[in-house]
Parts: sequence; C-alpha cells; structure tokens
Amino acid sequence: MSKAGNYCYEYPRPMVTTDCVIFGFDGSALKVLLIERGIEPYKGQWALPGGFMNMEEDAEQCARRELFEETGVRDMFIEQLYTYSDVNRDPRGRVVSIAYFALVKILDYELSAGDDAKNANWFSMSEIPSLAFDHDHILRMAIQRLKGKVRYQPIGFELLEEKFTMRDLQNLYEAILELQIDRRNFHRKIMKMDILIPLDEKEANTPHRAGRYFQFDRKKYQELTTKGFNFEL
Amino acid sequence: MSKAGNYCYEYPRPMVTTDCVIFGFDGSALKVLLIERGIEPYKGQWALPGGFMNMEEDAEQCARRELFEETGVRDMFIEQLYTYSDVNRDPRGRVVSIAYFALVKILDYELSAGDDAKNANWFSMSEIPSLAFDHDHILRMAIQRLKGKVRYQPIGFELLEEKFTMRDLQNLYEAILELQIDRRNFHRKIMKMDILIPLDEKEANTPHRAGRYFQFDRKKYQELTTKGFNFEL
DNA sequence: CCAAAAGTGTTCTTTATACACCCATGT
DNA sequence: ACATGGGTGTATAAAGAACACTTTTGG
Repeated sequence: MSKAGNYCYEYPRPMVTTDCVIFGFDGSALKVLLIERGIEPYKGQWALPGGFMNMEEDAEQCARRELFEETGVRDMFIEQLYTYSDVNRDPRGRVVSIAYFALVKILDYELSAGDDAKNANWFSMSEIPSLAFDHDHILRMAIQRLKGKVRYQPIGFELLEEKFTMRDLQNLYEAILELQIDRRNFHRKIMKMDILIPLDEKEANTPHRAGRYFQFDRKKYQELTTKGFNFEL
Repeated sequence: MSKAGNYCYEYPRPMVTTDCVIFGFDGSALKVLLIERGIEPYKGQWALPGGFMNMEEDAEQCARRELFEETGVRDMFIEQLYTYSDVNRDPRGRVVSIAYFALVKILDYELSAGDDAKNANWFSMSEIPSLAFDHDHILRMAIQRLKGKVRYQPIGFELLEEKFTMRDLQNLYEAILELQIDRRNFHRKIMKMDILIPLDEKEANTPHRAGRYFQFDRKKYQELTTKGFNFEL
C-alpha cells in the first residue's frame, strides 16, 4: 500500500514544503531571486528557493531557514503568501507548499552570496524564464500581492538601503506599480506622511543637483499607526 | 520511532487539515458558524468547522466538502485565509491547517440545517465563546480580512439574499466595518458605481415608506472590472 | 553659462462630507 | 395628519492632478 520507511501513520499524509519569492530592487528594476535546480524533477530548470518543513519548526521558520541557506540573509521582511495544494503539483507525490514572499536589500545579498554551490540569479520581471512546478503561478500571485500591498503598507523601504533619495523611492514605486508618478506630487505626498527622517547627507558625484538622503522612521510609523494613520499611496 | 500504520514514509510528515470561518448576516448582525466538538481534544468546546484533507482533493475542495457536510450549502464564496503551522497548535500531533473564510446567505443555511447530529450555531461577533485549538486566532484574522476586503471588492453581496434594499446593504457594511455611514452619501456612492440592478419590487409591510429592491449585477461588475473599474467604499 | 534634476508653490478638478428638503407609506 | 424612513439635491471642505518656477550641481 505504501513504500517502506520509518515514519508510519494510520492515514496518508502529504509532504509539506515552503517556497519563497524573494524580491530585490537594484535601483531601477524589480528583481526576483531564482535558483537552478540541481536534481530531478525539473533538473536544470529555474525555480523558487524552498524545501521541506521539519517537524520542530513552523512554516515561517522553515522559510527563513531556507532563505538563510540560499542568501545568507537573516531578519528580512517575510510574509505568508498562499498555500498551494493541487493534487498533481509535484511529480514526487502529494506535496503541499506554503509559499512566502520576502523583501531583501539586494546589496546585503550580493555580499554574502557565492558560498553556495547552487546556481542562483536575480531576474528582472521582464526576463523571467519558465519555472519548475507551479512556481510561475506562485510568482504571478506574489507580484500581484506586492503591487497591492505596497500601496497601503510601507513595505517598499524593505527593498531599499537604509539611506535613500526621494528619487530612489519613486523609482521603486514606479518599478513595482508599473506606472509613472509625478515627481513633485510624490515628494509632497510622502513628506506629508511624516515617516521619513531627512538626513544632512546628499548624493555624491551626480552630474546635476544632488538629492537629499532620507531614512524610514519605523518608530514614528508605529506611533502614527496606533493613532489610526494609514499609509496610502 | 513512530506508531504503527499502513502509510510509511522516509521522513516524518504533518497532518493537514482545513478549517473554515463561515460568515453570515441576519439583517442586523454579522455572525459566525461554530460547531461544538463531540470528541476529544477540546470535547464540548466550540470550534471552527473543518477536517482532514484527503489525498485525492486539494485544500479548497476539502474546505468545500467540509462546508457542505456542515451546512448543506454548495457553491458559496470561499477564499483561502492563511495557513497555521505552529508546532504545538494541536495536542494530537503536528497538524498544519489551511484556513478558509466563507460567506453564505444565512437563510440558505438555515433551511438545510438540522440534518446533522453535531451541535452547530450562529454566533454574533460580540458573543463568541473561547474556541478550541488556535481557532480564536484564526477567527480574529478572518474578521480582519473581511473588514479589509469588503472595502475594495464587492463580496458583501455574498452575504445578502438575491434581492435586498439599500438599507440592507448599508446595515451589512455598518455591521462589518463597525462604523456609522451617512445613508444619503452611501446611496449615492453605491448607485454611482452602476453595479446594482434596481427592481420594480419594493419592501412590503413596512411601517413607513418601502425601500426599493436591488440585485447585484455580477456581469456588469465583471465588465467594469476589465475596463479598470475598482470597487471601493 | 548650460543642462539636468532637485525642491517648492499654485491652480484647477475631483471627491468626500455634512446636512436640508421632499416623498411615500402604515397607523 | 403624523411619524418614520426612503430618495434626491446642494454647499462646503479636503484631496488629487497638472504644471510653473526656482535652486543646486557638474561640466
């Protein structure tokens, strides 16, 4: 009735994995981290990083563990996306996958990568190859979620370095939302929210007027949130 | 290492269940359907309806099956909420639960209930007892999701009968969002969206001027959506 | 001085809010 | 006729979109 193994149950159980859609931003384009599969099934194809859940960890811990193993980054923004449970989504058998999406500061990653044997790469949205399993579907849903969420929660800052210019922030929003925003109205709208700390520092070596650096004020945002403030772009 | 059973695997696997938060609206208050557990663990306590996933169904099919068994209703609105995977969320062992939330027309349910031996009941938001497992937590998240979603997607109609008055609709929104809405502005805003079909029929036996009945125009809404229209209250 | 982009201000349009008034219906 | 709530209108305030002007910086 079933293959041999050490773990026996009265009723059949699916395998449970987590998969992670990791977004990064390189200053002009939104990117996703994919890994090339080294083993069957789908050997040689690109896929979302992920793996099997252990019995002593919950799904988020599993996703964070996998993320750390892949990118060397800890403590990034991570949020559960959706759980995929199609009967035939994995040729190895019945696999339920709890998908997460993560936002990383892309430079943090590039520093600590390379130590892994696996082939990992950042892909722009426009050049994403066909993916293993139902990962195309997961990725599409993740992009949609990111697009929606970025408008009413200040998660964009998770993709930028600590210091950024107003132009960086606008480029980020334009890349995610795929639309043009009026520079001046954007500036005013963001500043009116009062969640950015203006620094005295400015850009260097620009062929034009240098932009001021800002920092996201998490504490202030928390305060305002409890008072009923809603981020909205 | 593990108890006996017919299904043996090389690595341990969690059990997978679905749980469902079923919302209804009785004309004045938002309600949730709970069932009283007949067996251990948490025997005698109230809980969300749910059950173990079979190997030949995906999670949504499982949720719909459980829902049908509990309420006798098919084809209601259902949407995945979140997946709960805390290591100790179930005393029976490692159980991952994929939670859904459903919206039903409460009269449909009341007609076809009673055939089930289990004790099921609708509870108003204000009188919800302490629930089994982590179901309190799940319910809180479901309410939050409903509150958020109802503002930018016309899912409220799933809770009303086919025909409803503007007052019914407003009562629904006031109950879900827990705020007062100006009757006249609400009326104008909804009508401007052009997604309601006004019927010639009116309320009967009212001690005052009768309200006109409306119907939600799904087709029109789909059309408008493809043209970029966004429901928003 | 020029080009390019930052930073600030002003106008116009649209949307939201508050509230006044008339209408229909059962008692 | 009157109490109650439906249906429509209008004035005011707030928010959003479009765009003009000034400032800073490197070449």
